[in-house]
Amino acid sequence: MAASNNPRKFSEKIALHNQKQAEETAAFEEVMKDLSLTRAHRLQLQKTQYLQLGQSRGQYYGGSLPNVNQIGNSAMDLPFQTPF
Amino acid sequence: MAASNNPRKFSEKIALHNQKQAEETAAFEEVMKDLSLTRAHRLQLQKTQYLQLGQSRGQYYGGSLPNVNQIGNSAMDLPFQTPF
Amino acid sequence: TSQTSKTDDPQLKREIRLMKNREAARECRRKKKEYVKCLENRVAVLENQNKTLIEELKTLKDLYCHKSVLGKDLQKAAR
Amino acid sequence: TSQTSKTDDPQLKREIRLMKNREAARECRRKKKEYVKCLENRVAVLENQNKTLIEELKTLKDLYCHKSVLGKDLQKAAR
DNA sequence: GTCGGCTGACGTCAGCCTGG
DNA sequence: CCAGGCTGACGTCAGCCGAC
Repeated sequence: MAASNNPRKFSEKIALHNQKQAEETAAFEEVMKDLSLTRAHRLQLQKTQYLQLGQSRGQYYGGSLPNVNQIGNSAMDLPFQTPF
Repeated sequence: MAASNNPRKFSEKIALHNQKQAEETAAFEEVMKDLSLTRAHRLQLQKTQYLQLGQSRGQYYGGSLPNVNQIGNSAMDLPFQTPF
Repeated sequence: TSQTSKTDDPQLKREIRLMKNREAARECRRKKKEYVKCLENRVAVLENQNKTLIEELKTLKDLYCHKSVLGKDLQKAAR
Repeated sequence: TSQTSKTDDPQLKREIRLMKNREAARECRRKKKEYVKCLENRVAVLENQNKTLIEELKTLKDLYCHKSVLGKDLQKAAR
């Protein structure tokens, strides 16, 4: 009965819960780390975009100016709009 | 002592846990509902894009063909690439 | 005179007190058992929600990182 | 002759058994208390993780829905 | 099969806390 | 203040289950 999902001894119950908690905490921190990297990368690219904005204005030469309201909106070029 | 965060009576502990669980379940289902709507909307727009692909080909008349590899990729026009 | 109107008998008072504490102890053990089951059930619920939220976060992250998510979307829309 | 080599005395055997069960009961109550505390701590941890995951999901969903997230990003990057 | 380790449930004592 | 309600901790009995 040692490998049962609901052991009888309290020691085994504690061990099972500690094991599950360790696994879940690992998965949680993994996802949070990835999200942190995504955020950092997004921020860096936003800054890059912002700093290169003065130089990239050449592509609008002879045309209309870019919509300044969309600057700073990180999802302005998404293929479809889903404003839920 | 009724409004304490760690009551002495078991009844109050059970009531507190049931209350917290109800609130957290409500917030959880709220987020999941929103994600379901986002998914559905995304799917609908993907299908619409796919069905209108034959008609919209006219905009490429006399030019190069659209990149077929990007069809079905729902995030193909994101402003920045973060392939983590 | 000896007034036995209520419970002036010390032995009777003790028996009554023991009896009440006996029943109280039974109810207390019952409530404690129910509380532990409540905790275990709450852990299970939070566990499932945690798993679901992590999976959903992975999906959204992968979606944002240009990974095709059409398969999962169609799979989830099929049911 | 009366052989009292080990524990043939019934009273002594009983006392020994009661003594062992006494200590076992103490240890059992200790472990049970530790188990309940383990459950409560696990509930608290899962609670915080779920809250964080839900907040993160809301942020990603709002980001995907064209809502400006620059403020939160800068706020989170500042600390 | 029996025997010993753990645990469920009981009754009792001691102590905390609140209502009266 | 203190009588009473709940609970923590104890020792005991009964029962389960694995090891011998």
